[in-house]
Amino acid sequence: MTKGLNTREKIISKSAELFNVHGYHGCSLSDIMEATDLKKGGIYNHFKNKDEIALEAFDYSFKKMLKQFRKRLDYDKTPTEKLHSIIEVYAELASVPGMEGGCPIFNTAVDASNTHPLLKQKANEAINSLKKYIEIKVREGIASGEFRKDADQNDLATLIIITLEGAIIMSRVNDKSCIDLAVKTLKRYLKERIYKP
Amino acid sequence: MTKGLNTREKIISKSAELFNVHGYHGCSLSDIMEATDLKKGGIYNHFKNKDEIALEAFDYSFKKMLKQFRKRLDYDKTPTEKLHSIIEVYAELASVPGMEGGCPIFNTAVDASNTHPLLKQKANEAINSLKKYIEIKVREGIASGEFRKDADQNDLATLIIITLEGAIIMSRVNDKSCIDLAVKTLKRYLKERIYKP
DNA sequence: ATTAAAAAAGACCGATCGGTCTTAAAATTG
DNA sequence: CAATTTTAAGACCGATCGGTCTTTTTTAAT
Repeated sequence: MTKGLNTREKIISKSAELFNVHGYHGCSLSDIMEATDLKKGGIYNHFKNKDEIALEAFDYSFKKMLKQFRKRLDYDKTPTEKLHSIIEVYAELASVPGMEGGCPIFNTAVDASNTHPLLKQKANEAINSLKKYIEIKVREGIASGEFRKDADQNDLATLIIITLEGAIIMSRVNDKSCIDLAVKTLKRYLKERIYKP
Repeated sequence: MTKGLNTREKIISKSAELFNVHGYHGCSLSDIMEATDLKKGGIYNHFKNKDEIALEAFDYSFKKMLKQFRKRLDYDKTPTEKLHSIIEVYAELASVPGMEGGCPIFNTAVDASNTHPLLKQKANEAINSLKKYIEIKVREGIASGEFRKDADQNDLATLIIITLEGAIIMSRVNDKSCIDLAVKTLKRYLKERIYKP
């Protein structure tokens, strides 16, 4: 029982890495077998098919992503600090061990949105969760008096996500400086349009 | 000879659509055969393998993308109009017939950057071309006196690309309103930091 | 109309795909 | 320690993958 659980977790975490780098179609069961040091029997003892692995791997990756945010934001006291941390954690996402492919949500959005309705739905829900997570921090800032009353939560959350996601993907083929630019621009946006003058 | 050329073009354009929606690994030769109404023989008479098709399909998609920009910018007179057009054409990219998957550069960046070095290189070159294309328009605006002398060409070009690309990908799984937000934000950026006060 | 050349068909190939099933090893239970 | 159950191995399966090759059809040239 104990061994089985560990093995299951190993399959999910290793698969999550593989899927995030190579995509669902670009990663075969042989790849998963090699990464986990298991043969077919060891894998299909825990999962009924590749789809099930992919779905659970996505959940794992997204939880891991949220964990990165929480871990960092725990040290922050003010809403201003928290927003800065969100931007910085996002910018360093692809440097987190096991997240080498960048953001699993957007990778999935590109890789599976037209072939895998369940994964597409999961990606959609993940984006909405992430948006809500950011929006709450904005609301806290408004409530505390640090942010302007008219600061638009939805706009800011969306803008943080699309700007950094665009930069992360661009950095996959181009140089990494675009991520720094995204961070710089978003922080200026906060200063000019969110924080109280 | 005439027929052969048409067939070749058909293979490239249909494959380009397929690759842009399903990715390199998510699209098989059977898919290409079905889309082109050809059998193996008809396809391999023109290409030596799937890779060659993918490479030429990427070039085709990128040229088509550039054509969209040129077509629209031909009607513009001032650098200000041209920058607005760049943003708007970008925002409507995924509505262009045959470009349903969104931007072929970023799709390729996600799909093939870790499996297909030649495609990765092509994606990199395409981004740099696109960046240069935008930077030139900024320089023209500075030269004409419409834009501030200190307007940073590289920053603006990069920002336009990452913001809209992020929005396009997010719109694949989430709702489309993020594209409008990207457009609105970029136009405000132009007004506040590029145009002369 | 005949011939030569180009294009497309489609049978065929080995490799690999995701997935099943029987068997052996390992861990848990009493 | 013995019995049972869980876990993993690995042989096996049909389907499909990308790719080759011979044959037929279509087109162009004379």
